[in-house]
Amino acid sequence: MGATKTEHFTDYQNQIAILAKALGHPARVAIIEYLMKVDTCICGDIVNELPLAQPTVSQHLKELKNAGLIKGSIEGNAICYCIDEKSLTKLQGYFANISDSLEKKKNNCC
Amino acid sequence: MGATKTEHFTDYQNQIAILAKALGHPARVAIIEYLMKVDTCICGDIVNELPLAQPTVSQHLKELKNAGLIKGSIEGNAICYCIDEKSLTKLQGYFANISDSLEKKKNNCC
DNA sequence: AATCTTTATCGTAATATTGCAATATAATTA
DNA sequence: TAATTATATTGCAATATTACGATAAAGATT
Repeated sequence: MGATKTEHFTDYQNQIAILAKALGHPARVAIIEYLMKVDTCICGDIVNELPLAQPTVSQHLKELKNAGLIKGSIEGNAICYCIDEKSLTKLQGYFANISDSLEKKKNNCC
Repeated sequence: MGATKTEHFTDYQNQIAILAKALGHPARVAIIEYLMKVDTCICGDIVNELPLAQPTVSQHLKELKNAGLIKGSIEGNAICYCIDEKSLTKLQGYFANISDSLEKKKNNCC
């Protein structure tokens, strides 16, 4: 016990959960917001932007990358990270749908 | 060490992270989707809908409630859970903003 | 080639999450 | 009021996450 029972849920549910989980830490939210702020993706200074040690930031970047929220490409001896549009579009669509449905229902509830 | 360094991030970043984290498990995504599916919030059968034991479901419901994604009101000896619109609207707005910004930038990146 | 810069990985400690059996609580019904 | 029904809490084992120092890897600079 202790591990998530992934196999009992739909692919879609798991995908949303993976994306949401990746954003389930303020440091990772901050990373996404920083990547939004800087137009280009000439990065490398993400570590300086965050109040965390370099290995910790590296680990958070890895998690965002594994979830598909960002992508990184090698740029000399640095690495250039940027947002992966597809995943954020997916989340946007998911919550837009829910909001739409809630509005239609007029929240006839509680 | 081991605990999240919440205090180093903004309130908004923490709020988004808390909401996202709550959705960071497929069971909790499934619960939200079930609450969307059934119009009313006369619940009590959430446990039967999920492939998890009753205490586990109860725990997931508690986490969704703590994050502010659902609310529960006592209805006889059962408890009536339903979606808390405010939090989902917040998430919807957050991702809509990001998507808008990404589109404006035309993703000049990588 | 030696050094610097940048990022990743390893190892490890602290803490959190997941899941469930057993049990408790509280309203309902018989 | 005793049994039933619905949900919560407790306690615990298994696993995952968070954070960071130390170190490795790999391209850039001198």
